[in-house]
Amino acid sequence: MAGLNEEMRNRPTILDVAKQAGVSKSTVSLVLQGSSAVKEATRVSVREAMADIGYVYNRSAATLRSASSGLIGLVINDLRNPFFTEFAALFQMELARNGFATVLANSDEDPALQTSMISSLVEHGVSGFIISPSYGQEQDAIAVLEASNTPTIQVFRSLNSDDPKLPFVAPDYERGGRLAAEHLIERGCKKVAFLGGLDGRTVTDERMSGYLAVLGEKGMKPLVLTGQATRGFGKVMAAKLQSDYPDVDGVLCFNDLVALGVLSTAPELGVKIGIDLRVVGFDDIEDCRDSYPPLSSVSCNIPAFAKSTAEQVLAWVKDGKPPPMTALRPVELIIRASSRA
Amino acid sequence: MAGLNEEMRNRPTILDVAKQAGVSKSTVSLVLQGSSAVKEATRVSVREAMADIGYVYNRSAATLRSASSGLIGLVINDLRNPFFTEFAALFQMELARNGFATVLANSDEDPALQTSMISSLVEHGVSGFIISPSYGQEQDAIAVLEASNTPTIQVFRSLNSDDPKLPFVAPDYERGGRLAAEHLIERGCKKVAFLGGLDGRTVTDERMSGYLAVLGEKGMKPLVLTGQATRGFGKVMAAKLQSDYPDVDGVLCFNDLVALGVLSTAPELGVKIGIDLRVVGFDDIEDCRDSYPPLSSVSCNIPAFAKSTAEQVLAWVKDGKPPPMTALRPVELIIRASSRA
DNA sequence: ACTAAAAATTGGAACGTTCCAATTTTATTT
DNA sequence: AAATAAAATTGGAACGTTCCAATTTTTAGT
Repeated sequence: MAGLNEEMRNRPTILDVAKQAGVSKSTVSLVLQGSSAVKEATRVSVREAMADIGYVYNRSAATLRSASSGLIGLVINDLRNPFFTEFAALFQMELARNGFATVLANSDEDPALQTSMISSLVEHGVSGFIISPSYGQEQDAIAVLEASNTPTIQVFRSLNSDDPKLPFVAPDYERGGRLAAEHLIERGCKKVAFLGGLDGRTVTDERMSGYLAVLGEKGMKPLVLTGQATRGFGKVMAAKLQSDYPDVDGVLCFNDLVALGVLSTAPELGVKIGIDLRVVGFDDIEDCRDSYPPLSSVSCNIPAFAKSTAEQVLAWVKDGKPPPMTALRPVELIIRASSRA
Repeated sequence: MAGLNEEMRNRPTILDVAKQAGVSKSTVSLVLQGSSAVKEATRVSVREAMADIGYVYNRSAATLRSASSGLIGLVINDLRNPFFTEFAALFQMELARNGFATVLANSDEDPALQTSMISSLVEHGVSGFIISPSYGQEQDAIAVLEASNTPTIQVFRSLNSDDPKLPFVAPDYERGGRLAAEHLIERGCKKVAFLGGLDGRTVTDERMSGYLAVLGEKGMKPLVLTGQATRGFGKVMAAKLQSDYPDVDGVLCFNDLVALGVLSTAPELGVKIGIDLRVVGFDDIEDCRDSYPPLSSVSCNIPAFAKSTAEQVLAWVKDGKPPPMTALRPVELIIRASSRA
């Protein structure tokens, strides 16, 4: 345990870089920040010195002295849902492209966990939050977020949609529901059901409201069967539809998982998807392309959504420009074999 | 970058807590670290003072002064693959349970991106790395990791399996391949193919080697069709198997995605899965339970794997105990309808 | 009651950066 | 060539914590 270890521990600092380059530490700091006040020649020699001695920037020191931490906290209610995963992965890459790192927290639909994770991220000095909240004990999470005074954007779901305290951005679910319902009716469906989504949740209400509006306009009677937003629920309900509601010939699902659950049970039940039963999902996750038959779905354009969210939070963190309090992103109906005929 | 951390401007520090509690800042610090040197009574009053004035721990300052950052970097080659997502989510939650936060980086199979992301995480002072590497430019990534002298564990894949410089832990893929191949043959398959996995990759070789060994022992001729580890590839190959290799009656897939691709095309091709064609996947992701028919798969027990990996990296980071250089975790064959008959 | 040992507490010196005001160097004008 | 303005560089003072050695308080032993 002698000198060897100590040597490894002692990472070079800007002071070492300064000595090596023959300038002051302040100049090195200026170079680090890309200041235009430093002459090109010095800039180059400082950069060389850094490379020579293997300098590594110490963000903790910078953060302490009051720069931004370069950390954005991403709090997701269910990371195992591919829809969120896709968003998380793309969001993270977009941030990385801008020199920010993403600290991930999966609250797993547990409000208590969510609050403690937010607190932990605040300790780490994250410069901003993106949060797709878990429902329950809203006030706790909001209290911590507000006390920390950290730029925070809610995505996909809102903790308090009536009077939002935090900016909220989501795909235009209602319009998505409209598009899907109109499409199913236009393809000749006589009885269209809405399947899945937990009762009373804002997301469910929104996705459903487009459906309800369209059915109202057409004078059709809606059939709503709420429940977990999972493949498992879809499987169960496919059987239930066949036995209890045999007249249903079109299904609009709360999300793709439910729809894929329905699809995967269809062969077993002898139901021909796209003919006996037209199915449309919601979210357009990648799996939609590879199911049998390929699943029609309302696309939220996750890549664009992730990119614009990243831009918004960075604009807020870096330039102090908060986004509008609420914003709806465009959605698009992708028609595939599960409802095309 | 205009470093405006206004949100931190008026936060109370341990000095404020000390004044409020009538002790010195050192005592407050001791309380923060849970030191046993501080009397219960003072501990309580300090904690009260913290709550009173709304103190928030500043980890940047602590990190600077040389405590651990409490940050673990998780670098994943393909976060959109549900297998890795499941691992990431569980790993993150296990760390959170131990007071550590997870910084996520999706290298998206791009070695250059991987190196730059690792560098960024080193800057942030992560206390440890878990990395499921992207292949290519191994030396770059390894150089950065070694220079940083940060505890690093490779999972699932190894950058240099012959002579590993970094500890490596993975499920026992070879045994998984064996189990699956033996099972298919035992169920009466006469011609078993291996499907998917990129050629020349260590993972592919390992998963395949169990299969090859078993076929060798039984005197059967192997059929290997490598390719992308995606649903799309599975779909394509299902058709190809039917047309070009009609005698194949058992398929061992590189991973579940490939297998699910095969399953989703089967109805279309008129192939009865589990009867005409027995299929086994690899990884046992959640979707296996919900496909039609449910997919047999080699389970790597991701929850246990995530937990033990978290424990190992924490033992290394906190107590300086590195894990063994290589370790194989047990696998288990889960038999479902896709191969049960 | 006195002392030695143990337990609890403390002030100051880091840690590596950024910020500020001040200084030096260079370019421009007269 | 001197005077001025502009550009480039600089040293020192933070930032909020932990660590260390030193000090004070408590406990235990006689």
